Amino acid sequence: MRIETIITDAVTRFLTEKGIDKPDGSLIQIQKTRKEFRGDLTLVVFPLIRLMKKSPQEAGEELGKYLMDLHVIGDFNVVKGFLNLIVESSYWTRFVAQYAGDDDYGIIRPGADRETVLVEFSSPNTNKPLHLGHIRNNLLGYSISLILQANGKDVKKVNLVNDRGIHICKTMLAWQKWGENKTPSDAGLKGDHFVGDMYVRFETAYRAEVNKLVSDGMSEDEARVEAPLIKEAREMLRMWEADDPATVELWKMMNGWVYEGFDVTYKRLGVSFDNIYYESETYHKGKSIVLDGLNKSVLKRREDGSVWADLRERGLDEKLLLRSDGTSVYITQDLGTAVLRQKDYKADRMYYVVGNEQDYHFKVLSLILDELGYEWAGSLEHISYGMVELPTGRMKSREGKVVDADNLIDEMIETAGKLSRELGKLDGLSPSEKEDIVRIIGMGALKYFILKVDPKKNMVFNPEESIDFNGNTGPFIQYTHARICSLLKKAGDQVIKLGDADLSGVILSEKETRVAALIHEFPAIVAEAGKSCSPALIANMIYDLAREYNQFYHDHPVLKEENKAVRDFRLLLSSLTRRVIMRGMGLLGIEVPEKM
RNA sequence: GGUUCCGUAGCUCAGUUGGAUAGAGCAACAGCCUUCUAAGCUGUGGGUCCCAGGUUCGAAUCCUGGCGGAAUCACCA
Repeated sequence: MRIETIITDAVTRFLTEKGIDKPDGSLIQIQKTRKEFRGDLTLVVFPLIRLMKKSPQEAGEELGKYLMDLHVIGDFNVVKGFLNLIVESSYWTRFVAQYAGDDDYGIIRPGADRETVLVEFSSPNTNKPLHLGHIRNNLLGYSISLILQANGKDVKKVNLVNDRGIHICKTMLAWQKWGENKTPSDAGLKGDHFVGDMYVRFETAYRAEVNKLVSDGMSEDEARVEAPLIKEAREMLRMWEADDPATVELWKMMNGWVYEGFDVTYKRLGVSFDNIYYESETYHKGKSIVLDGLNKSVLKRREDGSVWADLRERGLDEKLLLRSDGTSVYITQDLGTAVLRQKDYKADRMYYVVGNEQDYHFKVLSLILDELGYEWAGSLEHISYGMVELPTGRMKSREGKVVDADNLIDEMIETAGKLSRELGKLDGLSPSEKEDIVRIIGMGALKYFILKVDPKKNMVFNPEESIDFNGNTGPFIQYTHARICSLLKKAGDQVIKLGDADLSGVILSEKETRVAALIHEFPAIVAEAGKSCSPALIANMIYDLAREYNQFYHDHPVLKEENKAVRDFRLLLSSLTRRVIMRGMGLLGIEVPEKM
């Protein structure tokens, strides 16, 4: 049984024996003892003094004496209203021995009664390559999927590709005009970059047209609508929606190029999906749902033909669902996608990993689904994450102020390689081993940097300074892992068989206790990370563990320890630390090398 | 203007239902490799937790009001 439970039970028992018949669980607060005091766990006695009718000091002493009867509590002290408890070494040694060889430590395998949950993430537009903002989205979505899985859920990862609309037509038109019939391989570019360049070509030319019209005396708003290029693009969208064969053919070809490019980036990022939905296939469904709502009089059609949902009674505004010309808007297809998915998976919960700029959109989405009578409307959950900003401010695609995903990945790996060579860390390894390790380190640095931040918060990314390989970073944790691997390998035959170790009599040092206590928390952290959909909780805990372990490693000999029981314990502790680091980093989608 | 989110060290970030003297890393400075990987470890300096009230035995955390920032409120996505 976990020690927190043992203590809570004992305190409850104590109170009951005292005739206090209502020991509310929330009054029993156990936390880690702060560093400056002696002890492992601390019981806060303030909430109990009213029940016990004693001073904090007296109440603490009395409880401390009572808890001493538990075989797991070795000593205690009371400071003001805090009862600090010293846990017996035997509790920790038993705990470490029990889990040192357990691959499933900290995770829950899905059972028969498992919930099915759906996680949507990535959701790219097919008119430009992925950038830093997409990286945060992909890493968060993938990690959250893994974390939910570790909490026993049956997780389906889905992508929703925004593959249609005016922005796609812009790239098609630009290619027709200036693409010279070239393919990405002709141009020597990844498909998504090639198409992205077409988009930029369009926007540049369009901008020039608008400027010209404005200087000729037209208003800015009018010019945006009247520019010949945008008219052509709109005509192309109309052709596309009318299933014009040539237009559809062009659309298929160019989207194909983009997908090839995306696949490469996804693979490098290490993310994958169980299913991919395409907006071009779901927006029809969205339209029919809206028309259905119209028939049921849940929605209203205005005189100009546009269709609206009226959410004013529910604290929001009116929302457009179909344009006056009958074409669909963004939320229309999201309605369709949601309904299709629910039909496909009958998920207990549908998570959407989407930036916080769309908070309002998702409020509206689930309200409309509710209005339309879908009883699962409440199971939608928007995992809203903050923007990634540059030191100069927000990233702006139109101003070219973006950090390209592929470039960034290249740079990370390059830096990792350079550093490895300088430190001579990989001397003597084969080229393919080197390449593998360098990739793992570079990606580890990038992923950890992004995932260690609370998803809800905006974060600042400084291309020059942000990515580091020392301190609170992925490589620091990976290094700790590699060190332990090396240690365990050296231990070789010395490694005791599980269960053979006689650890009785081993007294833990302060550092050893801290390492063990952190590992002890891991399952609770995984659970909390699942509840709050926050990989950052795991990242920070694993960092703490690596830091504490490095201190332990610095201060204590392991293989050179002469006392066999102590040496065995330290090996087991190291082995378990390695396992938790690997598992924890695994939940972030980060690999850990055995050497570095 | 309405709504939502945010404000912690020079910088990037932790701080789990309210708990002790608010913590890490980076940057700066000073140390530690003939000993299990120095991508490590140790030390020093650095704070009006945006401000003001309130609730409480106790507030960075909860409430109210300011100030500052971001997002959103499109027949864009």
